[in-house]
Amino acid sequence: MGQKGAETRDRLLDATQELVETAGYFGTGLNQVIAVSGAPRGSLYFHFPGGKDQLVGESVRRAGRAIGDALGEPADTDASPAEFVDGVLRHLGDRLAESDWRKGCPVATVALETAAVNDPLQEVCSEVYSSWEAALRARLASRPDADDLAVTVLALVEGALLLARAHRSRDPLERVARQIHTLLG
Amino acid sequence: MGQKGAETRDRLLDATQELVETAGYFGTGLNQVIAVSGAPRGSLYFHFPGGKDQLVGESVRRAGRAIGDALGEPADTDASPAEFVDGVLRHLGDRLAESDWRKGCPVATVALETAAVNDPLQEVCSEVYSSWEAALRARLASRPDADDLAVTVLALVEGALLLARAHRSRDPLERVARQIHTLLG
DNA sequence: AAAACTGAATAGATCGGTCTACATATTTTT
DNA sequence: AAAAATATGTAGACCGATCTATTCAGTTTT
Repeated sequence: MGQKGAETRDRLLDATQELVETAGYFGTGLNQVIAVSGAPRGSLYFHFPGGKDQLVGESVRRAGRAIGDALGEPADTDASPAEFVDGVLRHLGDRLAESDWRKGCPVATVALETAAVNDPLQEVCSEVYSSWEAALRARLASRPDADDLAVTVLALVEGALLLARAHRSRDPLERVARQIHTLLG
Repeated sequence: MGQKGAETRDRLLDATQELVETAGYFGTGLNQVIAVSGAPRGSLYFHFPGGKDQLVGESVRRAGRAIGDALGEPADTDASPAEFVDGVLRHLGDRLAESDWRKGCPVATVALETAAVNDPLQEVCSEVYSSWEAALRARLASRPDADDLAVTVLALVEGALLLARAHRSRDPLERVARQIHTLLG
């Protein structure tokens, strides 16, 4: 793949992620993807012969990898798990507010839309969440119940993001942040 | 509105709730609603002149009210908040597994899809969540941080439902149930 | 008889996807 | 090095299907 081609491919994934994060899988049309990315229709099917599913699948995977990497970064030596999650919540709140409540979790909407009706995408979402759970588990390895705790922390963050988006407010993120210490203290 | 009309209206709402819970707002077509409900096309726009938004809005509100009522039921005298949430999680797990991972939260998918792109529906979802938060707050009234705790419990349950649907497994619900005691113990 | 409701036809937009012609690189042959 | 051949990528017209919404004469219910 030449350089130009790689750039077009990336622009398509960028546009897809942006749009899907805002309105979900069914709420995003390929015409929009083409318009936002500036890439022509032919290029879309050249780079993603699998069509919409492949495009969204790769886009979700890419976004998932980026976040998974961030979760897996070597912990600050003197930051407790609670402080770490606290920072994550603050960061997510910033991103959410700055994007006018468009950018929450890049996986959640697709996960809910496709869980029961699109096996390939369900699998992608499941794998992404599993990778995040693993990263959190590693961070909580000192705890005896690290497995349960990792899933619980992820559920808490995802739920807080959902409520924040639904209310168009950082409030749920802040409330959850205050309670995270009870869980991880 | 005659009796027949009321039945048709209800059947339309039933079908809408079922379909929207499975595939979301954008993933549900009015043709499907008509097919599943058995109601004629003309009746849809007779009973819901506001079109799809009104139909989905009322459907989400109705589902929200049902759950809100359940959350607000007078507590068993000798059931702790933790035991109550535990029961909710078990009930949700049953519903989810029995429906083949179709029936999770009847609000979440719509909330995420519409948060940034459909003001009327965003408002409906926000109000439903607020009512649930109020019901939970009432149940936790003995706690000094009942406000934060209610939102946190709701986030936890919503997050667990999201992960359970994404993984097509009750596992996240069970893990969260085990940790809920740390939070509410 | 009046009000409530239905059923079918239809409109115009948009959906995801296919196809072919063309342009631009890159490699191979001479 | 020039020319020919091949691979890579772009551009957009076009397809049938489906989308939400409207209309309105006819039927059923009250």
